[in-house]
Amino acid sequence: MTLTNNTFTGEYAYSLDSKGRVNIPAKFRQSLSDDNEGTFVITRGMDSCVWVYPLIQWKDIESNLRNLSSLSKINRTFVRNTARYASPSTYDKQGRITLTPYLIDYAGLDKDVLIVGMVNKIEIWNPTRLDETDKQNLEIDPAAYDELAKNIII
Amino acid sequence: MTLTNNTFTGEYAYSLDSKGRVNIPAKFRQSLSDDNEGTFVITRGMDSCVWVYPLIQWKDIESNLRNLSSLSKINRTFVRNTARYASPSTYDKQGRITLTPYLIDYAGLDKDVLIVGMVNKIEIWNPTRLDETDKQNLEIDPAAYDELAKNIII
DNA sequence: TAAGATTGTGGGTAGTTGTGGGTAACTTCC
DNA sequence: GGAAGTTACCCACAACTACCCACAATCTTA
Repeated sequence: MTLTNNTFTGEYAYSLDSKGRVNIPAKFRQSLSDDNEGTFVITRGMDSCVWVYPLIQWKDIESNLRNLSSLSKINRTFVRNTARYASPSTYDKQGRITLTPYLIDYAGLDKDVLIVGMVNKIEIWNPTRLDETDKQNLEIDPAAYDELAKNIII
Repeated sequence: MTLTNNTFTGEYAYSLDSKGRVNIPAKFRQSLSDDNEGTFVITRGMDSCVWVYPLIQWKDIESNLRNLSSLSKINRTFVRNTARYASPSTYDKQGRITLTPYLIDYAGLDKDVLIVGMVNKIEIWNPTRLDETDKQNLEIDPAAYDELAKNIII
């Protein structure tokens, strides 16, 4: 059973092979709508991880970027940093995508990786780094966190 | 007789089998509206238990998460912590859902489990842990109860 | 109260999924 | 143009999962 199309939840311990391939969990692939043509866009995450978007979701982001005026310096920087590391990757018959050497290095990926569903995208983590990030996030502003939690009834 | 749709009350002693399956009480299943497609979303509870949401209830949460921009660190953390442990589970012909190894471990579940109706969701407990939690909660701040009393008429 | 239906629990099996490696096509660089 | 390295596609296999059937205990109904 999958949730809504192009929606990802759950955490999976998978492995990155010597050719730089990672499996996309079957549940995630089943959730992909056909217009994605089995393709994801992989890019640099804002934390120390790889972000994986369904193709059509990425196209959406692209069109938003297009609307940012390059007159503003912050816009130029933002667009550049977002577009720069993005590349499409179609999964093979076994359901694996191939990561770029840059992204593997950036996220510090080794053999064991953690794949995390983030609703509209997927994150690929080195498990150790995710642990560290979790610990740092404990120091996050609790008031702001509570504010979020207040508006989303769980 | 069931109450309103997608509403759960009562406590049941059931068992978790060697394949990680637990039965959802028939009364709870009967209360599920058809648009849930016989599916629950299981996730990590805030106490030491498993939370089980009807699919449509979860979709609501999910659409809120979708609207949080990942530019903000606090949003990323919130989405990750919420989505990470959640996975859909459709019950089989016998009315059982399958729990993930992570959740079984997190809630410390063994063969005997307690299933508790929590109105809009269901909790699955190790009976011993629920006892312990209850005892701790006896020491709850009476002022907090007074605060609650302002918001709910019982 | 007795027959029938429903419910909770256990286990078998066929199909799916994750992972490793092989090979041919393609690209790059001397 | 040819060698070396890289990429894309294919096959194989072990582990796991979803689905099915069976049965005993409980509840319902006449």
